[in-house]
Amino acid sequence: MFEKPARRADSFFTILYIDSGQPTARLGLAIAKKRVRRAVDRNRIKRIVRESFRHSQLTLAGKDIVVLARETTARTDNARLFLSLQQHWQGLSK
RNA sequence: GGAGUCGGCCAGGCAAUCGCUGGGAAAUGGGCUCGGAGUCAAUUUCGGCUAUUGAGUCGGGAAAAAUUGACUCCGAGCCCAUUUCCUGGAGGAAAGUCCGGGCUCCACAGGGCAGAGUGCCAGGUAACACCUGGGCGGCGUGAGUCGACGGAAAGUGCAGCAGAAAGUAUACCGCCUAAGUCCUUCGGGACCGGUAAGGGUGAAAUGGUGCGGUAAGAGCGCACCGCGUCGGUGGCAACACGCGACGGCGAUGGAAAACCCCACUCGGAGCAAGACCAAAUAGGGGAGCAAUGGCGCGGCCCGCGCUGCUCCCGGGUAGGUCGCUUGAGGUAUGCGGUGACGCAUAUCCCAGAUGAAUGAUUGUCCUCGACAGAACCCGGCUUAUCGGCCGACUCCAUCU
Repeated sequence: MFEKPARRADSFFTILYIDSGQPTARLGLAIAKKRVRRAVDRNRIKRIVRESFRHSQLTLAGKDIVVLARETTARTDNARLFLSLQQHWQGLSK
């Protein structure tokens, strides 16, 4: 998965993805403690990514996706993160 | 009313929609086990022959029975999956991982050394470095609060600068010139000395004040205060005392957060502890089979090299299950205790994840929401923290 993925990024997330051939989409999370210090923030980011993925998983079928957090992610509010993820999903499904 | 001290509590609310996860119930599907019924098959129960026996073999099979196996149906239990409904779902610090315990595994005859920790006294506790009450000392008008708070008379060492002198104490300025010696212009001077009252230095100079005393002085003497030793009284004790006697007090300076001494305590590792189930692959052990074997070299023999197949066993990896939340548990009430806390009765079940749940969005209200996320479980300490509420108490001001 980490060997030859396609990659896209903005200031909040880095996203790696490949076509797996599976019927459903699969999500991996890599929220590094180095990037996001507080456990509260790590939990929040994971919840938001999972929630957003859940809403869009039908359009993402057949892809394996890994989401990586960046240093700025912990300081950003939920609405902004949802918007960023939504844009990523749309870019992926084209 | 203002200022403050201590203790306790809360940690945005409500609604709708969409999710995650633990538990319970129901339905559907699947698997396993047990019981009942049915169908089918085999064997036996029949007869003959052989044979010492065990048994073998041949024949017959209409009906019935027994046993075993397979399948079908029904019922019950358990497990798994899906769906629906009900219900629970982060903290006061969940944090730092700094102490103390439970639990688990390992080690262990007893004693000592080393090492680590604790350090006024008594109590609480499973235990503690925690808590409660008390003592002593510092701070505060006070409510209160803070304290590494055993020993420097076992020993080794330490103390910059200043200062004469810093532990075997000492004599720079100053004060004195009585006794002794010498000189003298008879005023005194020098030597030998005496002294620690005054000055100055320092964080600290070895009791303080007063009187006597003296050449000047000095616990040199006395009184009071302080200090020490012994005793008395009160207190479980730490300790206290307007108590008694004795000691002139250079006894006994500081620092133990330099080493050290004394008393007491302490085995190690941690839930990735530990227990159980257990695939594939490789390897190990055993049994059976094949060993005139199979493959390669070769035309063939001899020879040389390589090598099995089946089953079982244990170790062990991935993975899974348990440990895993009912506990030194919470809440009431009563009793004992100044209190920490203990006892009794009643009642409640209050997160249990494992790529790791406990949430998202929208609306609305207000006082506009801080610090922050469980990971085996408890008791503490420490640190972070928007604000709000309640209770007890102190000081100041004012009114009656």
